Amino acid sequence: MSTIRPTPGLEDLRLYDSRTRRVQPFVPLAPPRVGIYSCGPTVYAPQHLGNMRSQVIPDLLRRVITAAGYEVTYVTNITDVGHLVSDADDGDDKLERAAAATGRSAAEIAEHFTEQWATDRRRLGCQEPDIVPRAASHIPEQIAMVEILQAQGHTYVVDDGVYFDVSTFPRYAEFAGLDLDEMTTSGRIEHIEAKRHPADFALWKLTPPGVVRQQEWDSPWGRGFPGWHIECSTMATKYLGERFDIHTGGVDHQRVHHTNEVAQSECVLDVHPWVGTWMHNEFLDLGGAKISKSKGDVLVVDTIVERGLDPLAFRYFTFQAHYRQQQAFSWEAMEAANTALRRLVGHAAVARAAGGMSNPAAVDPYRRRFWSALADDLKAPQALAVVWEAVRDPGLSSADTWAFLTDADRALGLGLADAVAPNADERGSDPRIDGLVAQRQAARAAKDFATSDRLRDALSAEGIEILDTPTGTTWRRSGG
RNA sequence: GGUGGCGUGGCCGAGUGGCUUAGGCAAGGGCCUGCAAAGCCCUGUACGCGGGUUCGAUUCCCGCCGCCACCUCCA
Repeated sequence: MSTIRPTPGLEDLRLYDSRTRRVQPFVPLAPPRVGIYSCGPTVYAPQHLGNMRSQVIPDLLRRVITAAGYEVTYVTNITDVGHLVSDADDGDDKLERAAAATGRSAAEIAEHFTEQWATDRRRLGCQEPDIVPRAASHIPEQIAMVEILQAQGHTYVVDDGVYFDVSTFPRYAEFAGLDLDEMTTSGRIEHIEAKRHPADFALWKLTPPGVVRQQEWDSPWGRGFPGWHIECSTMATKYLGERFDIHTGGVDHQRVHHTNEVAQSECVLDVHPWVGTWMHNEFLDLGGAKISKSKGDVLVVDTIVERGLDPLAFRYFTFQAHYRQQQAFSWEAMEAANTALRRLVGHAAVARAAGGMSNPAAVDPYRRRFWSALADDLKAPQALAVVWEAVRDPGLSSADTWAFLTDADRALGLGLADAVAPNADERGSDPRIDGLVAQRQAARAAKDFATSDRLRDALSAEGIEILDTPTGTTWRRSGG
């Protein structure tokens, strides 16, 4: 299509598709438009750093596809109803349980954690989604989809609710390479007696007689709430159409949640590859940290801030490993990422301040290598390596470096394009500190080093770093 | 127990059958500095263990050890 104007290096974008299990050229269904649906948070608890990794990676994807010349519609849902504490269709709805435990309403809890999630996304440099649909706001649509499935003969009703009968969808096991026979013979305990097959899943859960839930709705089958999986099928279809280009999520969703989404959607819509490319990111390895979730000391973006680190350092940290590889979290590694990012921003600020015209002949090779790395299944680690190579290349002028970094930051989103020299603008300026720095300069000029060092130590104690350069002295706040 | 993945120099983490010592952080040395800080330059020949294939393996195959994920809540 002549309307597509890819950034050099991005002409040949290739992505790993979990469904076909191989890297393949990215071919949009209806260029220049590209639809991306990312499984969003279940808003009953704080989103920890592992959850946020699954936000940062699709954000990179979205930026790369945008840079490839496409018009992206990015949708990510909020699960505020229907997600049970067990994928075996047993147990409570997570929101209901959280409400019961805290005394707050399910709506309040959903609102609170949705806000936290949105705020943390921004702090991690993620662009705003185009649409953020909420499951509880799409009940009629979900009921309608279940009705179609029922009319098609894919369902059965038991006391507990309406279930999808996986035996009616021959391709069911294909998506994630499941072994359905093994599931029936496994030793796991079957919670829902009436389920005909362990893989059958709830489309609509009925509220038991005598029970009143905070979140429940009338339906053709009785009062209750939607199953977890149906929301994504419904909302993705509503906002992106019957087929769309990319669906993302954590690897844990592949076998159950996404398998079920595919089953429902392909039956109702009568399409086969419902989604062009499925992308599943591997987990952040938090060690034992995530286990302490119930204690409330789970690792979240605030934890990074409390440590005096830049939230964007977590973004940088994430880009140091490939998204399909587990990444080990440690504070040592986080601090290393923080330092690296701080220096990179420093380079950007210095390059920007120097001004001048860039030389395309010098910049283009780096640009091409940078974008080519990302075009190859989002190889962010290599892209970062190219960035450092460019930054340290004496053959690039400051203007060249600035031109390159601002371009690269379209994908990285690390704040390089906003980098400013220390105390060079109103944001970092502070008359009191400027005064102290000036006093120190005066003392130095008078060879009164005792005084100048005392002032430097005092500033250092409050986190102000003095920078003496050949052209004068500036300062900056170190850490957060 | 089953399935899949991983094990790279102090740490995180790329990559490849024999040119690339990826890159970042830390460490050591140097330049700069009144001394520092910041910045810059230089430095370490690593690829879990034991076999095998091969002219040659960190990269291919087998076994072992260890770790992780999923199968059971999790992005």
